[in-house]
Amino acid sequence: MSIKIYNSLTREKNDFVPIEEGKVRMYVCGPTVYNYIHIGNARPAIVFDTVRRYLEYKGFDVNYVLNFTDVDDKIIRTANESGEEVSSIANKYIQAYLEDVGALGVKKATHNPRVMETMEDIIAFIDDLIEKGFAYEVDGDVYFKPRAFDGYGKLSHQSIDELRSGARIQIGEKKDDPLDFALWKQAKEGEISWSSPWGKGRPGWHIECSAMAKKYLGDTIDIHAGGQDLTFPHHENEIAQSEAKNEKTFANYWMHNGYININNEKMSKSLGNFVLTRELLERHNPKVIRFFMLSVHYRNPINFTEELLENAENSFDRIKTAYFNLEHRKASSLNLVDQKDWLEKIHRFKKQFEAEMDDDFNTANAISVLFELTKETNVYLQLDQTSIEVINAFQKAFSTMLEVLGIEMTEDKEAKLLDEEIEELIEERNEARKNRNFARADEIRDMLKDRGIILEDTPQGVRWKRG
RNA sequence: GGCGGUAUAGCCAAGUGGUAAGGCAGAGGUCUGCAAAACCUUUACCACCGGUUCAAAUCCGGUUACCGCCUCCA
Repeated sequence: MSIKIYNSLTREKNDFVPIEEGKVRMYVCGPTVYNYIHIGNARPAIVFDTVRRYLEYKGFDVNYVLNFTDVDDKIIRTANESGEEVSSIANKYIQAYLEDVGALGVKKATHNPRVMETMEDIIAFIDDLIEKGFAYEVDGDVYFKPRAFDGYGKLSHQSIDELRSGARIQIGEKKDDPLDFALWKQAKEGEISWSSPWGKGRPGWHIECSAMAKKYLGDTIDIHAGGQDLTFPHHENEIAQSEAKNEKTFANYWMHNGYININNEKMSKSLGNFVLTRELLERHNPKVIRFFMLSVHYRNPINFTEELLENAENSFDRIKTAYFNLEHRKASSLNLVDQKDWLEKIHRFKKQFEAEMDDDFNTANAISVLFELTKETNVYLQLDQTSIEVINAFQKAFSTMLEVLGIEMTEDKEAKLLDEEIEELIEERNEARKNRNFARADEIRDMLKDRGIILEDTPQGVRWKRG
């Protein structure tokens, strides 16, 4: 069964066929590092990390490139305001990004190229575009001419003339055509700059991705991904630059994730209606945040509210409880034969999970398989006798699926151990119950509850968890 | 103006032709010393109007509402 990917370029789901068998070249547009990321920025990080994890699960060797835009107007402005170097601002927020996203279970990229480190390639790239007649220099600026590139607009599905009406020329720009966009910007007085054939300056926004993708992944890549708002102009321009220069298809599959909305409006830095990922991480379990993000198909919008996050937490707890109830049952399980039906059932859930993920990474449906697994787990745990083999198979199924989703099923922090005093109290309560001294038993249970330990009596003995 | 998205139960959310997955919340029941966990049962005129079809949430046409891109933005 092959993977189907919804391709923004063709506007349909296409079978995924990699350029090189068994390998995937994937490029994801990363953040401009001038601020902490908000949860809208965290979505593509989580979504495409999940895509990557699934591809790896299917046996692909994924070369995952995520860039950092570390030179840009906003970073320069931030640096000027705080009196710090551009590079130290960038370093600070790159570090913060990696921390935030790492907390959310996002794996490290294969490469994290930065504009500053790719300057030579960028300059050579621009030079070649001028050479080939797609770009021109005016007073130290270099502009790309979309009109010179046949096929401009194919990603955003706009004709070049329709786009023209929206284009603008800003003060100080010397474009021939409003549609032209900057490849190289001449440095202003005192501004960070690099030497180039066109004088001191710095790259425009779009060229870096073309240059980095080529450097780390080659002329044609398999998957290029990013937020929906990058479709135009950013990705459209990347295609124009790369295909003009390389004369090859730039990316075979374009993936775009939907936004996170607040009160039904796009969350964005410019609207100011954002929730910082860091702040959210202080208030909520990162696993729950990730679970919440993946409970909606990646191309659909997510409306964010605290209430929905709490809802997600309750949902996730159901899965977690089942998983840890399996753990508790291990001690009383036997080596039973004749449990084939259960093992097969578990296997079918795994297949179903794969089928859902194969279908354009439908994590919402994949999660529903997880709930069916939860249900069957609970049904199984009600049996008088359980098999250790089946218990293990259930747990393995959970952890396999959750790993694809980037959610590790370990107990949080202090988890496993109880201090002696609590052990003694539980023991005392067991005695009390045996002697039908329920008043004392309930007293102990309430006392432990106050200390965050929840006791549950089962036919296999007392089960505790932290609440 | 151009291009696109969304509209499914109290809430969230899948579902692209065969009569509505899943979760949360609620109600009733079972189990339990009591709880908890769990299990069982229970809740949908799929925005509206037309059309195509034996059959439509799903296809076609139209309407309404909200949102997005076209300008920095994930």
